[in-house]
Amino acid sequence: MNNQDIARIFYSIAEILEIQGENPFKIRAYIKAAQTVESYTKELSEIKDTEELKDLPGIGEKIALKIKELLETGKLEMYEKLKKSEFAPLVELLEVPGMGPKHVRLVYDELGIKTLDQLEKAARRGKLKELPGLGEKTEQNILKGIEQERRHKERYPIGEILPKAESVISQLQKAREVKDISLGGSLRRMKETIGDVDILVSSLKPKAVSDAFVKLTEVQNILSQGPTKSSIVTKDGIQMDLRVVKPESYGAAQHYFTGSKAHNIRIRSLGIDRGLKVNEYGVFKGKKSVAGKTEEEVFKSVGLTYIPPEMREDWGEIEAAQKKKLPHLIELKDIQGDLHIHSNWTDGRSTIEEMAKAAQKIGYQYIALCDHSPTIGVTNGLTPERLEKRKKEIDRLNRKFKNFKILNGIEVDIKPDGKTDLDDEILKKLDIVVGAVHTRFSLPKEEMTRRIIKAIENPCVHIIAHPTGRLLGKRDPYEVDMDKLLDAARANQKIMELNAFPARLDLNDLHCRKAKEKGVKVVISTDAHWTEHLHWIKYGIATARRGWLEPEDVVNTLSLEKLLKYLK
DNA sequence: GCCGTTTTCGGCCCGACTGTTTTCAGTCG
Repeated sequence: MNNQDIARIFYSIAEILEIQGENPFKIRAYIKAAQTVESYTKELSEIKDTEELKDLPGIGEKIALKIKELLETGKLEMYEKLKKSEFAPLVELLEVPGMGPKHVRLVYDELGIKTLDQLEKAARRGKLKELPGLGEKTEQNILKGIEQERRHKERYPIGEILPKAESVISQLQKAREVKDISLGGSLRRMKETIGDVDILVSSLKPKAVSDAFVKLTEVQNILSQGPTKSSIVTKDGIQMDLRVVKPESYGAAQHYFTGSKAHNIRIRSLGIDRGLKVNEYGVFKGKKSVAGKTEEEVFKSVGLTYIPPEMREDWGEIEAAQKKKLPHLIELKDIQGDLHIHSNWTDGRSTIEEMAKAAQKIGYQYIALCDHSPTIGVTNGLTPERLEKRKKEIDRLNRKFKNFKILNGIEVDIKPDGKTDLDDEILKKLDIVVGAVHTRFSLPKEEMTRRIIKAIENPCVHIIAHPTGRLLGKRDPYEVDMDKLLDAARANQKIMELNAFPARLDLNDLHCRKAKEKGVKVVISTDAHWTEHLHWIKYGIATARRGWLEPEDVVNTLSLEKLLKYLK
């Protein structure tokens, strides 16, 4: 039972309680506890003492005991009982946009509706509009909601959404009435997956902005439209929300719409402690506005230094800001090179020279060419002979480039027994060796952990690539004990990769934080298979920032000279 | 169910939009 499992159970409890009509604050207590648990970098299973559990924010006497019960027995009696309640199956209906706990109860109590299918049938037969408080429009909206829910259950990887959002931003920017514009929500916080797009605009003519927004060519249908808030669904099925505020409220609105919700609640509570009301229009003492034009002002008004959007999750950033101990987060400009790049020698699309030129143009000092090793047959993995040949090509190019170095590397396959598929004699001759798992993802956790640790202990291996193997929305991470991997990396002075490929982002944000806490160095690499992919580094930087990493935690912020020394 | 430099009880973030009513409840973020 890990932290994610426990968090899921608490979220589930909150949902069932919601339908039961429990005290909303009790429900929020469970949600808060779930948020704390899922974002905690240490495994709760390592904490034996319930007193220590109670030190965690939002976890008190009762929930601490429930965590203990879950850890000790793998079950929670209260939850088992809840799951048997007549209301438990109804949580499916809560997922439908437009269906909250009250509507769910209404359709169940009056019509006995328990499933999505039953809800749809009832709506089509016009049964819903006969219920008290519901009408024709609500019925139609519920039908639309069911359709939306069926079409799109998952969140989107950030790499899919960000370009679309940026395109909308640049179109809206052209409207004269738009003064400032920015992203908000999880997209501005650069979460790895995004549910919907939030866009914030400051303007003196909000109506014109909202009109322009709902008329974008991307728009499939309009969910709502008001003077300050409009929502649309794009033809790709992505929901986009627009908020328009006056310029003097822009900072407060930006802060508010960036979230996270948990972070905002903390900020508002800090405001209350100081006799201030914080909302999207500003910070107010009575009726007098004391802040709101910029986010810095808002933070300052509640006694905090500026917190970068990526950190706003209530994962300890507020306490750190109070103590003026926020990390100096890594930025794009700190990156000096990319240490995991492919070429057309294996499954890449670009030549080595094209890759090098593109990297130099970005301003890098080096790249490491890490084509695949022989096991990965479909990629035309390099045999020792072809590796020799490629070395000659790299040498030739290195003579040609000035102030830029192509490192001779490999992404060597870690076999199920933990050995690499090229001998140490060959690996020794390379500048950099990146070990990676590409096969047998289904190994039991202990075996997978042993497999990778063996590679970490191999003196020829410098880096472990994409340590959990996940592909967002496509493949779950394989079972592996990350704590043990990080401990082994620390003991052997090895580097863990944060793969910036948008579908990977592996290590994830929490892994990065864990690595930092354990003193393990990280490398942010794109795994680029084409020159265009080099720009994906921004997703890696974002994830690193969400994991509180600073330049000194990341080895590819080093100059070439220092990097080579470090690798040795 | 949690929490406490006013509190161990009585609070718990705040506002926009929609639809159904006619002053507001429900939903959402």
